[in-house]
Amino acid sequence: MSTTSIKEVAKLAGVSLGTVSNVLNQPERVAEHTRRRVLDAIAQLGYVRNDSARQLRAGSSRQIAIVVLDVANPFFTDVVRGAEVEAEKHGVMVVVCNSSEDSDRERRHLDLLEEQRIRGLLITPVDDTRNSRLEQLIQRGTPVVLVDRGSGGRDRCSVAVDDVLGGRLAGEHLVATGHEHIAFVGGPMSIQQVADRHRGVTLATKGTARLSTIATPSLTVAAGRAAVAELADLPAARRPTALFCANDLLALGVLQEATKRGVRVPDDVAIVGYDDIDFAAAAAVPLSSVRQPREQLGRTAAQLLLEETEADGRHEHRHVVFQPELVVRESSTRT
Amino acid sequence: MSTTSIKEVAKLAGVSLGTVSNVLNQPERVAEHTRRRVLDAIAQLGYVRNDSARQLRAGSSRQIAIVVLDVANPFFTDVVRGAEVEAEKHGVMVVVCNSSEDSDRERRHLDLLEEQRIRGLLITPVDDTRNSRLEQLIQRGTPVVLVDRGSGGRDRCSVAVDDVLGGRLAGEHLVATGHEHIAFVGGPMSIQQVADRHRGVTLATKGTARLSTIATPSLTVAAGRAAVAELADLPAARRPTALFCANDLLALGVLQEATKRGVRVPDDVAIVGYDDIDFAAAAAVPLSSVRQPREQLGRTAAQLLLEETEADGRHEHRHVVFQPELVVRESSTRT
DNA sequence: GCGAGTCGCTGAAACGTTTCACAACCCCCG
DNA sequence: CGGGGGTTGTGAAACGTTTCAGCGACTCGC
Repeated sequence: MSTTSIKEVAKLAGVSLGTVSNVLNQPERVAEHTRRRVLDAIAQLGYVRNDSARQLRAGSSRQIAIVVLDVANPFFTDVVRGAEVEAEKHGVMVVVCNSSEDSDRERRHLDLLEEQRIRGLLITPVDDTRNSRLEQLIQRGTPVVLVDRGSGGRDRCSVAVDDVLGGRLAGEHLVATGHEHIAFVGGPMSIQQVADRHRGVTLATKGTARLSTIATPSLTVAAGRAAVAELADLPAARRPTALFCANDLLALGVLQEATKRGVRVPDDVAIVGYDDIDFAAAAAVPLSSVRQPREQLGRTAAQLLLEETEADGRHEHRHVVFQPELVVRESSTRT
Repeated sequence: MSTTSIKEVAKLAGVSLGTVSNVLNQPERVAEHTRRRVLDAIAQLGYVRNDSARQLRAGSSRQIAIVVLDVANPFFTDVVRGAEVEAEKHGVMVVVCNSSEDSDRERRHLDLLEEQRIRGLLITPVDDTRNSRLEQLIQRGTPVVLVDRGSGGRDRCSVAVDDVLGGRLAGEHLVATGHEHIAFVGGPMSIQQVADRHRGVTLATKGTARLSTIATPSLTVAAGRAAVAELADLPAARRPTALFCANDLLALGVLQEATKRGVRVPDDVAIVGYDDIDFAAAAAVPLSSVRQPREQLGRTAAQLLLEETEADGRHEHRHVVFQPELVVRESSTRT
């Protein structure tokens, strides 16, 4: 067992505890030859600093956490990567937690993270309304940045993409290409992004096209496939001619299942997704999608968070909103 | 700041430190009414246990780590999910670290994790040969399970898929469908899986087809696209008629770029990938691929690890090898 | 040659838990 | 009524670090 402590290093090097600590933390404060002796002792004993003890003394850890809705969603992995890039610059580690869109799991993660005195938190909350656990965390002093979620008030930063605009872009595009019955595929509505995208497409279709909604229990490929089954049950006349999916995984699932059932895309039904993940362009029918600056979202979020943790004095909470961009590909191009 | 400690809880509840600790850790040992008083005090003060102190005392943390080559690769996210499922059963948290196929980053992660006295480690090492940092970690007593990497000796467990067999399956399939010049696309060869898959296809083609190699610097979509550029420079006569890619991301990149350049798949060139990630089936041309039991890989790895950490006495290191399975789709079907 | 300043190092306190030996009390039995 | 045994609760030690006041020795300027 790696049970070597600073004390044994000190003994071997023939110096005091404090000196070893100084070698580790403020090397310039200790004389060259002493420092060398200590470093030799450290190497010889295979000493590894105990971070628990260090944290205990310091009061907070050197890690930040990011809690995402789904690790398997390329959108979030890109966000995570962005956050990592920024964190690395500041010498802090990122721990990735997966809520799986389950608020119980989310709460458990928050409990654990708070016990660890995590330095700060990036989170896309499962449920925005009355997330009292998160409020508690903030109130007790943990800096939090909301990711991909605009509002949230004065006591925290946030980064987001204008999802209402994204929904509108998709909707306007579909209306412009002549669709008169559009369906929004997505859910649950308790996820703010889903609600916003829905609101966007609602605005775009108001007075120009009929809009129906196919609710899904989650934003996954499997949920997309299931949604098509629901659609297929409708009489042909009541079927929408275009589908706007709340994210790309859903859209890819829809596309797969539709193709399997012999429904032609975009001729029988047009599809627009959301996120523009790398796989969207490589799909069986290249997918139109609303693009978000994924990595930048993560980078900016981490930046805001680290800025807050490093500002001893007053920190001005900010809300950064990025603009989405519609990428039209074959899946929504009328032939 | 959340500076409430057990001491203040004790004072408010009118009991001693030890009693509060007992309420937290062995509630059955303290009388009903005392317990209630303590719990009330905890709630009233918003007390949150300080994990650093707890760990310091205990000597090791309640987290296990998984270090993967690429968080953005769906293969690994599935492995991670498997590990999480298993970890959750045992009440331990999984922290996900991303080496990005960079051994420096990997080493830094290992340094940090060892400082945190992580309870155990799941890792797919960047570089198998002489990974002395990892050896050191094991030798000092951190339980390690190698993921997707078969060998590794007697002092650790491992889970893996037989990559040589996987490569052979792909090779035999391409030979059987009449290809006489096959190229292996992948790299770097220092990654054991890549070398093994290459060895497998070498075995399968020995004496029956010509095999060339297109080396890539990494296993990403971008690297796949770049590989096609290299191919296109060859005179037509020297171009392979089939490509076996070391993973699906690579294959999807190859497919995208080939399509863009007007190369027809599978007519002009057949493609077989590896991993069978969800997106493989949804690609522009559905991708043939060698399937691995991804989630089970993660679950089993975590199982072995937790078994080792919980076995106070002797633990028998085991090496679990799964069999891969070839899934033939359109990308390698001669018409 | 003396005070002031600097440099390098020491030793103890403090961080918040868990653990453990032991004390106080009660109950029941002989 | 004495003592064994169980149940509750106590208080101090220990985990490994960082920090900080302070101490000795040396240098410099006057």
